[in-house]
Amino acid sequence: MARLKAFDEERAIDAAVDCFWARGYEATSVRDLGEAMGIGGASLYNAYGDKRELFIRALERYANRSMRERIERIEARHGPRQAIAAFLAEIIDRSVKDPECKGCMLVNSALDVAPHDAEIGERVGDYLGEIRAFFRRNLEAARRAGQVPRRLDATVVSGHLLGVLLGIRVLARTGAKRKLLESVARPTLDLLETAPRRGLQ
Amino acid sequence: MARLKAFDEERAIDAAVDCFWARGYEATSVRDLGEAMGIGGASLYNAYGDKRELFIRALERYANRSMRERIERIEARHGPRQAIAAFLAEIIDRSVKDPECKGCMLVNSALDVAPHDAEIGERVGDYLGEIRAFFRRNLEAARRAGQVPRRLDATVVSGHLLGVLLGIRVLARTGAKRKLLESVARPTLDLLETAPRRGLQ
DNA sequence: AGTATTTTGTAGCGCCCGCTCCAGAATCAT
DNA sequence: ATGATTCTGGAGCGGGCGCTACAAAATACT
Repeated sequence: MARLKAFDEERAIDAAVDCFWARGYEATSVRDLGEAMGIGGASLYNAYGDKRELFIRALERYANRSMRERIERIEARHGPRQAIAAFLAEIIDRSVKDPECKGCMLVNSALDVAPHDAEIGERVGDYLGEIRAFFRRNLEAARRAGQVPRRLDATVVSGHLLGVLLGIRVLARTGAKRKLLESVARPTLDLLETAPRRGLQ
Repeated sequence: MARLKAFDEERAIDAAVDCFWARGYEATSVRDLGEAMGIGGASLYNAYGDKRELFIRALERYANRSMRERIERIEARHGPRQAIAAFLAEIIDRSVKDPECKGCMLVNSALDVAPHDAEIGERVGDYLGEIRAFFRRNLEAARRAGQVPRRLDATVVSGHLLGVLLGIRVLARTGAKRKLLESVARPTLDLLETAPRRGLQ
């Protein structure tokens, strides 16, 4: 009954994610988006409303494809303690291998967009909360399984893990070397050793 | 031999710091800056060159007044182990008490400006390096003084402390509560306990 | 084929951006 | 006072911004 869209909406959203991820919200123009998504301005506004709504869609897409996918995949393949270690290891690995040093779109948004937009700020906060919940439930499971010290407080340590993750992401965006990123994570991972055996370092 | 400037350059720079700190580089317009600094556009360009140069001056000013001042003050008043704890405690305290949730200008810049401007990126990296150097030299001093476990590696742990600090700053900008920020720091501070006595939590 | 409906490219709206030009005001030395 | 020099406010430059109006193109129904 009407003309069909000439582009794949999901593919286009992925292109928008790449733009916003690399350059941030303000620095990405609607014309940049149109070019990367392979569509004209009119189609963009027709399909997504406006730039801000497109950004929200892109953020959601990023959360699904990058964060939630990773959480599900890792939880399916690893036990609770290993899941936490694998999560940090994968973040470091991807950070080091990204020549653009884009970091994490959620972290970038948290500093760039969220403070000036309450709704987006809330969404970003929720996404970060999901990451912390991942840490927390795996910490608790690991504790029950005796994989981590019994006196370890999952509330405290899940917050700590979230902070460490964000720190890694910030340093990654500054182009830090693998060695530094691993230094950030190392003492935290040691903390999860069942016994304070050989201890800290 | 000529007309005198009608404004205090340092006061004006402080106003510029406030603007860039709260809103970031892109989102701060030259007109915003002029208004906050109490000068017109022409004077701004006459005194500081252009917006980017003003930003670099503001960043330097922030580093001197906020970061270096804190490091010097804390190192003058505390022993090495306490200096590290005091540093983190002060960051958390200031973060919680800032109603604008501005976070740290260096961290904000690291994600916002640095990736797209090599020179500013290098400067930000240098500033972060100074913070890590603060952690490192106090860790080493604390180790010599027997205030921290002997097997603790200052290179690794200084990187870890930097990451934890950045994580706290990111969360602070998202408006996190004190309890969460303290959760991020707590396990790291426990790590510095001389003995793994009552241990982790 | 004809019609209704939606998408598409283009052209351009008003606005704010970083920045500059310029005439006048303010300060010095003479 | 006069002149040299610098600072200041305002007007405005070219340009890119987010966004929209509009007519042509493309589809699905009758």
